[in-house]
Amino acid sequence: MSEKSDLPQGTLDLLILKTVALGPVHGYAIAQRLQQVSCDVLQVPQGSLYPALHRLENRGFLAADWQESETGREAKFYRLTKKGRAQLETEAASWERLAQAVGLILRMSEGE
Amino acid sequence: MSEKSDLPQGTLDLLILKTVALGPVHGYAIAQRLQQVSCDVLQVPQGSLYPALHRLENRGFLAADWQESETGREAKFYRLTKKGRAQLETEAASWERLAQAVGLILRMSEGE
DNA sequence: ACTAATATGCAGAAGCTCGAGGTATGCGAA
DNA sequence: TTCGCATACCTCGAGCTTCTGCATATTAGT
Repeated sequence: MSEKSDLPQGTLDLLILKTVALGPVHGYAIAQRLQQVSCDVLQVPQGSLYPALHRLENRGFLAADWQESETGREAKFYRLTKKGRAQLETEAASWERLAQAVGLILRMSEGE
Repeated sequence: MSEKSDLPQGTLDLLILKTVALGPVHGYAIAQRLQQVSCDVLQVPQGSLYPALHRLENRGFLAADWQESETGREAKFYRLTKKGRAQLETEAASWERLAQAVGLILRMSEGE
C-alpha cells in the first residue's frame, strides 16, 4: 500500500507558489513536477490542485493566460505576480519556523 | 504584528501524541508545553486543543482519567495507548518524509 | 470578589479529496 | 480510413475534516 501523505492545509499553496516561481507552467505540469521532484512522496490530485490555483489567482498571487503547451494543446500558464513573490517569501519563512519547531518537539525526550 | 503560524491540518495530532508520550498530562498543560518548548512559535488555542484531544480519544489513541492536578484541581490526564504509540510512530515518520520533500522543493532552483 | 486553571460546546470558515463532466490531440487497430 | 481509446488539460460541486473564536461553567487560591 502506498504511503501517500495528505498535504496539510496551507502547504499546497506554498508548494505551488514555489513551483511557479521557477517559470511559467500550467496546472497539470505543476502536479507532475511536485510528484517527480519529491520522489512520489507528494501526490497532488486534480481536485486539490485546481481549487488551490484559483484561490491563488483570486488573491492576486498568480496571473494566468492561455498559451499552447508543448503538446499543442491549449493550457493555462501561470506566473507569479509581485504580490505572489512576497507571499512566497512569507510562507517559506513560516514553513521553516514551523518545521524547526516541530522537529524540536519530535526530538524532545523526558530530559526537559 | 505577531508572527504566529497557524498549525497545518493534522499537525496538531502529531504534536499532542508526542507530548503525551512523555508522560501523562492534562490538556491545559499540553498547550503550555508546546508553546514553551517551541519558543512561542506554536500557539494552541483551546478551541483547537480540546477537539483534537477528544478526536484522539475516540479513535483509541489516548485514554484519560480524572486526577488531581498539581494545583489541587481535578483535571483529565491523558496517556498514550498501545494503538496511540503506533500511531505516533506512523505520523512522525510521515512528517519526516513530508518535511524532507517540502525542504527539497523549497531549495529547488532553475537547475533541474 | 476576582483571577487563574481546566474543561465543554457550538458555529463558522477554510482547505482537501473525490467524482463526474468536458474538450482536444494523437495513436493504434479494424 | 475511420473508430475508439488514452492522454493532456481544465471546471465544478458535494462532503468531510479540521482549525478557530466565542460563550459558558467549575473550582482553587488570594
